[in-house]
Amino acid sequence: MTLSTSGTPIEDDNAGQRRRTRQRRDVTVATVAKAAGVSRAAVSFAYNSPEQLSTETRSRILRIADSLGYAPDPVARMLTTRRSGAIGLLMVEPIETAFADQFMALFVGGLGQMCDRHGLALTLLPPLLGSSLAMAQAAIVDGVVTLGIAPDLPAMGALEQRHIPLVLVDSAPNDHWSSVQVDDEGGAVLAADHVRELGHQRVAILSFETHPAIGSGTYYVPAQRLAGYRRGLGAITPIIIETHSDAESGASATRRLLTETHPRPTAILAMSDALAIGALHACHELGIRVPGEISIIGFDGIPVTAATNPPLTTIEQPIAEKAITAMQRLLHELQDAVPLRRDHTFLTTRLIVRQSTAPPPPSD
Amino acid sequence: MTLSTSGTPIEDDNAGQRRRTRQRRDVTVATVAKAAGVSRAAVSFAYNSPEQLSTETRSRILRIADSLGYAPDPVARMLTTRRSGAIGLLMVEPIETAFADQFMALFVGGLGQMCDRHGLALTLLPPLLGSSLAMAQAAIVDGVVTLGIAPDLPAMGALEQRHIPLVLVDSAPNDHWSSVQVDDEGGAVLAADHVRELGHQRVAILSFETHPAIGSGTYYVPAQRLAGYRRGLGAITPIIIETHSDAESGASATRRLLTETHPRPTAILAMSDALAIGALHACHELGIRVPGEISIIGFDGIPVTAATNPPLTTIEQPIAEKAITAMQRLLHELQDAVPLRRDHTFLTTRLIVRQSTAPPPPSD
DNA sequence: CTGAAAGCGCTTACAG
DNA sequence: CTGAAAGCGCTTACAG
Repeated sequence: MTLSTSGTPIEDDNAGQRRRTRQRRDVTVATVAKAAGVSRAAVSFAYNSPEQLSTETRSRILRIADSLGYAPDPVARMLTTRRSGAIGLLMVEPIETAFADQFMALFVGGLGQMCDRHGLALTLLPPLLGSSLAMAQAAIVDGVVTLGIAPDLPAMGALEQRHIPLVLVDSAPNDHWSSVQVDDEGGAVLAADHVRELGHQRVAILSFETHPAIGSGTYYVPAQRLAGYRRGLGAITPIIIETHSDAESGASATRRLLTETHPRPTAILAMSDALAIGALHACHELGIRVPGEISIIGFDGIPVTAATNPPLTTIEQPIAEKAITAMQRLLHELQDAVPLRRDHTFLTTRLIVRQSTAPPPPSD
Repeated sequence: MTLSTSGTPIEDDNAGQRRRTRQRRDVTVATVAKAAGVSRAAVSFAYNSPEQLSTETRSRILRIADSLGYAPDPVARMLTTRRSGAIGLLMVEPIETAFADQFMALFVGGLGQMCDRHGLALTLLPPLLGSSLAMAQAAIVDGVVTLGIAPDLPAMGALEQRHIPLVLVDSAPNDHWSSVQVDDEGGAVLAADHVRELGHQRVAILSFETHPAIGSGTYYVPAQRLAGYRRGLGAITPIIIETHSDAESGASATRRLLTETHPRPTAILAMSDALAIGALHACHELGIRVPGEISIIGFDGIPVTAATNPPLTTIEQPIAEKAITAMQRLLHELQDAVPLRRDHTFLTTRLIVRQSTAPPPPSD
């Protein structure tokens, strides 16, 4: 069929070996049925309908199956049962960048706790070659938890068409799906109040991007937090600087902020702890003391904030609890075809005061 | 069939609604074929064999399919193509505990980078209700990367029987599968050398458990590190204390160590950064100065170690690179049915000296 | 319990 | 391009 790169025609006599398409299973129900001297149905019953078989026959079949190394093909099984045994996490970002923030590890940890308990696998569903729709169409999962997704994303329609139950986390609640979220606005108010009450007048907000590519996800959470910051700051007009969500980007945004703004802000409200840690790095580099010269407050309450230098004041949200609540909801919808009504859970946030915030320097 | 809990027999007239089994797809190849006035084969060709169709026919079919919200059922498709579009990560621990260490987030980030690039989903494969074998039999994946698995785990045999390509990370290399690992022993030698050269005489090792439940995973990596520590320490006999792998367990093990050992060790070799951070917490609590009274050195080089108080001296290993190398190997084996030979990649570690290590206090 | 069969929704030769 | 068909490996009524 094809020429070798050397130009010499080659007998392609081991083509079958090279490709692994059309690879058939060596041991199937038929193999086991024959070995056990029973019908194929009986083999299936041994796994799925124990009550149809005598205990002895069943255990004999299972024993023979085991000795042959047989287990039902999960794909074939799923074609009839319509169950894959996996839950999907639909995410807006690529896996790599998403896991750069410890938030993600904690969230996945929460989902995983429920998956472990119910014997489910967890499949990460990042955009497939940039397309969430493609991933939503190709994903082999029984249910999906979404994180920070715009409900009008085409992927959501695809999932709905496939009748895959869905629970939204960190999206604007709507009538279509159950959701779990946190009081992001209220948390941001707490952060801004804290800084204002300490006496700061010049405040900067380290913000996620609020003008993302169309259809690439919701920016509901950032918008909520921004609104909360503004409300809490009252008469103070903040400087807003936008950045990617990783600590490194947070650091370089902070560097810009601190070198180009005169007079310098005396407090930074960071939209995530990852950004706050980046800001901390930038201050260390520039020799600016925290909280002596500038106060920094984060958002999320990831564990590392307790161990940074100085320990970070932040707004804590129940990350794992969000995941667990969403999974409970999802498992529930997985059992009842048509849930009676949509359920919207709203969890609270709280301020944790540590050592990265203080009154502004006396000169101010 | 069943009685309600109240004891009243109930007409189960909406049972069909309650169960979601036997749910059929509403739009299939047949629907699209009819709508487009072509054969079912033509619809399939539009997706899989464009060269069989004229450009116009193909785009007409795809357009109609889109307007019907059709996409090929991934499960049915997989039954013939034998491809799922997902890579599995077989892990020994439950998801929750595994992701408590930032190591895991970085490793998954590396796998995810490759998955994103190749349009693959990533499925986490923790033990299914405690059984890795059950998970190995049920997983719907094209290939598997294992992390810290004993090669004689029954799950490995199941994967092999299913002809699922496999690459081992952090296992003892063997002839059966390709592997990627790091010079754990050499890294541990570096750590022990460092501490010995600073003049420490009383050294403790904060170790992972070395007697795990049978078949629950390999303890190859811990064994390698322990051997390295011993070699580097030379004539010094260490105190060894075993603990679970999370920071919290590391902290309580350290608390025990510091209160029950007299005289106290002046240096701690922690088998992971997570454990080292736990040890740091314990020292802070007990009012023991680091590195003034006790030196601590970690292992892994996760980013947070640069931001702790004090910044942690540690042995850095290329975590993401390990994942990426394993994925490259796996993708390669996914193309060639029988790889010509097994490939064993061996990556190096290096010492990063920061501020958590110093000479022992003068009294010693 | 058996045995023959239909069905899950695709893909893929095959003859035309 | 079509159309009829086989096949992927199961599960699940069905009559006996």
